[in-house]
This record gives sequence, C-alpha cells and structure tokens, in this order.
Amino acid sequence: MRCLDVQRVLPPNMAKETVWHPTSFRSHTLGQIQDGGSDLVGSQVTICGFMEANRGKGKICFMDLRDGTGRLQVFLKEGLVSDPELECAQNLSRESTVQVVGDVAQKRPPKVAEGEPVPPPTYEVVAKSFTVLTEAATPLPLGVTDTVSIGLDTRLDNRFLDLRRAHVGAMFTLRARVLQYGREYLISEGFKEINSPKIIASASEGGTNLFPMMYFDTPAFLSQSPQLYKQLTVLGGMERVFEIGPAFRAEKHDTYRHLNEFISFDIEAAWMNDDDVMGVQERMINHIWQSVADNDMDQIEIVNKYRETQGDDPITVDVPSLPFPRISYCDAIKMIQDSGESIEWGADIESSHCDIIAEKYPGFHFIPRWPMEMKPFYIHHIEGENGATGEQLSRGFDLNYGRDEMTSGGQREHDVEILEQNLRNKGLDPSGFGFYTDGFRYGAPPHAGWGLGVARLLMVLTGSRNVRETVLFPRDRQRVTP
RNA sequence: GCCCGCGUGGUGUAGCGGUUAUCAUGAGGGGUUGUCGAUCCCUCGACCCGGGUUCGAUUCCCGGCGCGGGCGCCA
Repeated sequence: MRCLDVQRVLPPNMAKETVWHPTSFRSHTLGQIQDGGSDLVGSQVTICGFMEANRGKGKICFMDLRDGTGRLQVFLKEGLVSDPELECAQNLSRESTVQVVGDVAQKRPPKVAEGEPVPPPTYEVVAKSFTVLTEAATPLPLGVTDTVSIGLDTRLDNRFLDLRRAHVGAMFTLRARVLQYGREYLISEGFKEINSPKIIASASEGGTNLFPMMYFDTPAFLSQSPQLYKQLTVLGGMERVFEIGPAFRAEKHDTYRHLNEFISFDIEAAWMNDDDVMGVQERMINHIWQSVADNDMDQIEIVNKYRETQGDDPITVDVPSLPFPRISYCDAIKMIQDSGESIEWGADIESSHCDIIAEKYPGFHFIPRWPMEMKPFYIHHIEGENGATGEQLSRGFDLNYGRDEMTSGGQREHDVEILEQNLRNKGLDPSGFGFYTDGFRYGAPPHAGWGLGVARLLMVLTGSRNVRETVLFPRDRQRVTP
C-alpha cells in the first residue's frame, strides 16, 4: 500500500495547496485547468460543473462552467459533438449541472484595442461529449450572475443559490479560513479543542433568556454559553482549552449584529489573568489577519469586485499592530463624559457611546476593568481595586472593534467562598450551582478566558454591515428556515 | 418590546384617485456569430391580504401579515 504513504505527506499549507484527487465524475477540477492549463494542452479531461452561461445558437456554442474551484469555458462545435448534444447544450437552462469530456486547448485571445496589452493566455476545454447531469428549473428565484441587487430575505430563503454567487462564496471561504487560522494559532500556544454539552439543566450566566426544551421527562435548556463547562475542564487540569460551538439566546433583539444562535469562539486557560488572555486574543487576531493577508487576498479581491458594483469602498486587510489599545472602563466613561454625553459611573457603555470611543480608537481595542456589579458572578475581582467613585472593579473586559463588541472575557473567580458570595450578591442560590462550585473545592488554579463572536469578527474582516452576511443559515427572531 | 419606513412581473425597481403600469435583469422562440457582461428581432410576466372611503383604489384610511432601519440588550 505504497500509495497511502505518499498521500500521508501533506503539503505545508493545506489551504493553498490542496490535493484534488480525481473522482468518479471528473478527472480534473476547473481550477486545475484554469491555473495549470499550459501543462494540460492537448490532453483529454473530464470535468463537471454548474452551467453559468451559454452563448451561441448556431453551429457553435460557448459554455461557462463553474465548480467549487474555479470557472472555465467549454467550446462545443458542430462535428466535434453530436447534433443532439449540441442542441441540448444550447437550450440548457442556467445553473444546470453538466459533465464534459474534451481536450484542453488555449483560448483564442479576445480582441483588444490598438495599443492595449495582450492578456496572458487562458485555457478552455473543447468538448468531445457532453452530458446533462441535472437540469435547473426556470426561472431561478435569484440570478447567480445577474447584475440586479437582491434583497437579503430573498437571498436567505434561497441560500443554496445565493451561495453560488462569487462574492458570497468568497465570504464563506474567508469564514472557513478565519476558523482555521484561529484554531492553528491557539493550538500553537498549547490549547486543546474541546466540546461541551449544548443541552443543559440550568443557566450558565444570569441575564439572558434561555430556550427551554424537554430532555425526555426533565425540563432543560439550550446552552447560552460554554462558560461553566470550559472552566470545569480547566479545573480538571486540561491547562488550556478552546471550543468553537453554538450558543443559543432567546432574546428578542432585532439588529444587524444579533442572532439567536451564534458560533462562539471560546478559550479558557489556567494560571492566567485577564491581561494574559487579552494577550492570547490579540496575538490570535493578529495571526488571523496576517494569514488572510498572506494567503487569501484572492477571496478579498472577489469581494471587492462585487463591492465596486455596489458603490462600496474596497475592503483592505490591515494587520492590526500589537498590543491593541486598552481603555479601562473608568477612562472610557471619562472620555464619554468629556465629549458632552451624560453617563454615570456604573452605567453600561452603549452603542452611541462606543461611537465616541471609536472616533479615537477605530480598530480593535480592549475595555478592561468593568465594575464588578456589572459582570457575571464567575468574574474575579481584587479586593480594594476600586473605581473613581469607590466601587469595586472586576477583572472582566470587552474587546470592541469600532462600535461593535466582539468579545467578553476576564479572569475567573477561583476561590469557592468568594464564588458563592458572588452568587448570593447576584440574587442566585449557590445550591443550584453545585455541579459547578464543587469543581472548585479540591484545588483550583487561577484561570481566565474569553468568548469571541465569530460572525462579528467576520463582519470586520469582510466589511459586512449585517451579521447575516457571514452566517450560512442565520437564526433570528423571525427565521428558523431554511 | 418601543419608534420610523416599506410591500409593484422570477429578481431589483419607477410611478399614479381613472395609465396600454416604467426601466433593468430574467424566461420562451428565432437569426447571426471564436463568443466571453455575446449580439439582433419577436414574445411572456406584477400592484401582499382583508375591510372602509369613493362613481372608480395598485394609489387614500384602518386592521392583519411580511420585510427593512434605529433603540434597548448582548457575542
């Protein structure tokens, strides 16, 4: 089984140097012919794809094919394929799927105006035989290549078609890359990936509303956060863990940045405080941005090409420099007050306030040291570390980008006595949290962590104005299908 | 939950108390063509639902449903 050994040797950058083995349906991807056509000229290939467009109704027909790797023109000519095949190709509806056997050839260069540079050679497949795999119904609920803009609701109702549009596909390719780079970075710092339960018996944090459900005969809830479980894992000695998983919140908000199901990128690490995990976070984000800039500018270009047609400014991938600015809660309040807004110490920093801070700090910035009173019971505080008017500060922080909150995190309380007092201070009964507080009774390392909204991070990277742009099948107040 | 706005062919839009309801894209048919945002000719397709005002409502009013924006809250 020698061939298996060969295949175990993976290329250094899996994302960019994918090995496309032939399948039962095709010998080559369209991307392979697009990029490596010069080596393939004259050889026979079998390709598959969606038919994006067909031109020509007489003795010849040009067909634009698209698969998940690229686009390619197929040339059909009377005499080279059978008459029924040619007619079938000419009458085929857009987005039908086809299989073509033919020879790779260099395309005839397009006519260019006098003095214009001749473009580099491109390649096509001259068909020998042509098979329709499935015929697409007409008309399409939305045009994959049409120039008309399409409402978000129509797009989400027909996401399978929307996703075929170049810039939409690029957005989700970028999403996959962001997750990949985030993972690989945390692994490089010793973090291990975990999975925590999404069906839970009690709330992880106060405040947010839960989706109730029946777990056989027991009332239960969908998890709003992996918080308590990732902490229990660290208490179990796993040292550094991360999870990329769903969180569910039954809140009736209706904004560009809220969903009722979202993917949270969470970490938790022993022997760290809030400053330490802020360091992890900014290094991770820096790595993600750097990796996108190094590997994925082709996807950014696709997005920008579309943005140009919509009159939007192109997006740029500016790798944020380290460290990110840190504006403590107290300083943030002062900044807001100095701008003339009335805000009291102890109040939440709202979106309009974030606009004020974002004027000075438009990119990523941390807001550490929130009042203890505003943070959940599991957040750590240092006795005597007080704000301007004497209130106890916490070791909780947020990460914002512009006006939008990306992350909430902090050092956790590891002293079980204080933890139980915190619960009582919040009006919660410690006996209901025994499964959690018991984890602290037999030795507990100081630890810290954060949760990052993946879709919100993607909004920043892709310049999206609605979180739904970066989520395949968003769940909001009025949408549970598809 | 509150405030504001919108609902017109498959898609995205213009417009109006009486119109042949605009434009683009699309779909169907045909011609030409190594085309590439193909092109040319012909054809097709729409006023969210219910009630009210009116001689007459797609247009005005009320209710419903759906959608969008802002706010609250959060990741």
